[in-house]
Amino acid sequence: MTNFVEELRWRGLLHDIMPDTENYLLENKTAGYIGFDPTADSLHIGSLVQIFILKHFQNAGHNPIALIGGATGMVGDPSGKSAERNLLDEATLEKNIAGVRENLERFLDFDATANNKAELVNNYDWMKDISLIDFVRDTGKHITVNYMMAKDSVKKRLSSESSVGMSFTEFTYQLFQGYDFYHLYKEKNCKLQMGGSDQWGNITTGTELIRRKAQGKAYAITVPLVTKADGTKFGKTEGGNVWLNSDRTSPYKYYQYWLNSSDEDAENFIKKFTFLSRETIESLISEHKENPHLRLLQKTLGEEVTVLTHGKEAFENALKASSILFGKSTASDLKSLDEQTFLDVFDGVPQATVCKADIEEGLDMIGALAAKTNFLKSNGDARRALKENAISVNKEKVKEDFIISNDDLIANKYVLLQRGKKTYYLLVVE
RNA sequence: GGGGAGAUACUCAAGCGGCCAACGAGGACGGACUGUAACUCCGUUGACUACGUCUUCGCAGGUUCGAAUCCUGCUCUCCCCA
Repeated sequence: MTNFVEELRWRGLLHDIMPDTENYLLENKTAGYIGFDPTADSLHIGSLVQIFILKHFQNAGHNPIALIGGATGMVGDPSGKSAERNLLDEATLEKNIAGVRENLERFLDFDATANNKAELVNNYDWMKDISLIDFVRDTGKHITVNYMMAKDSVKKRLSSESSVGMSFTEFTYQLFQGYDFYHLYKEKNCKLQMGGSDQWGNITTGTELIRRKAQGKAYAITVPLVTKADGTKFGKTEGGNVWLNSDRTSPYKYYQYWLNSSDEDAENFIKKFTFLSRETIESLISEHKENPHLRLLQKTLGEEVTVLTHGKEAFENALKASSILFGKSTASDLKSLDEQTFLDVFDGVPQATVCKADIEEGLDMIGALAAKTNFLKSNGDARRALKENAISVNKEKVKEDFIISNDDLIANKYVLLQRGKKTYYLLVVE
């Protein structure tokens, strides 16, 4: 049993901890759980800390349990929310649970032969059979409304600052979560619940329930909210959330998100989102400080997290894609790509179709940029861009008199147009 | 109800009869620099069959050789007094 709490501490992953937790975990192998909300069919990187905590827990020799809130997802957690939550219907929920399960399986070892294997549970499985009468008599009886009202998540919503009231459904939420903890305590000897710092109130309702109902002792650990130094929200880009599922956020974009971290954030993130040892990280940091322009931290961070999330192959493709988009690649590099990789790299790039005959006759640049494709908003705009030396065909700068011909086709059907460094357009020849 | 000010490009904001496709600032985009960053510097920012032509300054008319600019009506916004 290695020191799990110390591991979290130096990585900056410890926010709150119940007294005696550290000693208990050092001396006893136990099970601990974290809940995941199935609010979408994939988790995003906001949940990554929680996943890492579970993995650290497993690495320390304990049994991690990932709980999917199939039942609680139907109720809605009021923590950190200023308005009543939308409830999900059963079909959506089922789809979401499957997606979340897939995310978790990439990180945690659910292998049945390991003696501290990870386990996945869905609280719907035990919640669905409890009748209202049972719940009110056996669980509600142990917790006073006074106790529940004292929680921050509840107080905030009851205060005059909140413009919306809180429904009984949401008020009950903490009891549901508390019951989960009690259930796992009873059934799986689970003595620890972990979660984001906003979960402290819900977690302690659980330990309270265990104390009153089972005369037991249970522990709690919360992790801090991950923030960025510039104050913008972690895990958000212009395009929305950064998801763990490759259908929603391609491995390439995922890698790019981490790679673009600021120096300060990278130092923070590499502790939180990789399993590299303390020595390795410290030497990386000092190396980075000597040669910041090499961005060693960001590159290592990007590699580690992307490999963990999407696998080695996906990372290598993302790296290849990155060097093509940002490195000094040439037309022949582009032409060496197979069609699938090429399409992955330029996924989401605006496309337009031109007919084969146009290319065979030779397509002039005005036609390729505006007249036939509407990439730029007018022919004049196209002329300006050409005059500014801003246009490239297949990564090579071209002048106004350039004619696109058969020789410029990639995979026999694509031409890559580029305005400036970052704006790409894909010409599909049919 | 009475009086006054105003409406200009993505935004703010000049222009008040020809030199206006319209000063300037911000934004956006591009170029150089750079770490796929920040800063800085430079350029572009109505359209077209392009050293010329066409359409734009709230809307609709009018005066004039010529209107963003003057006149009339309309729509909207703001301010002051009741």
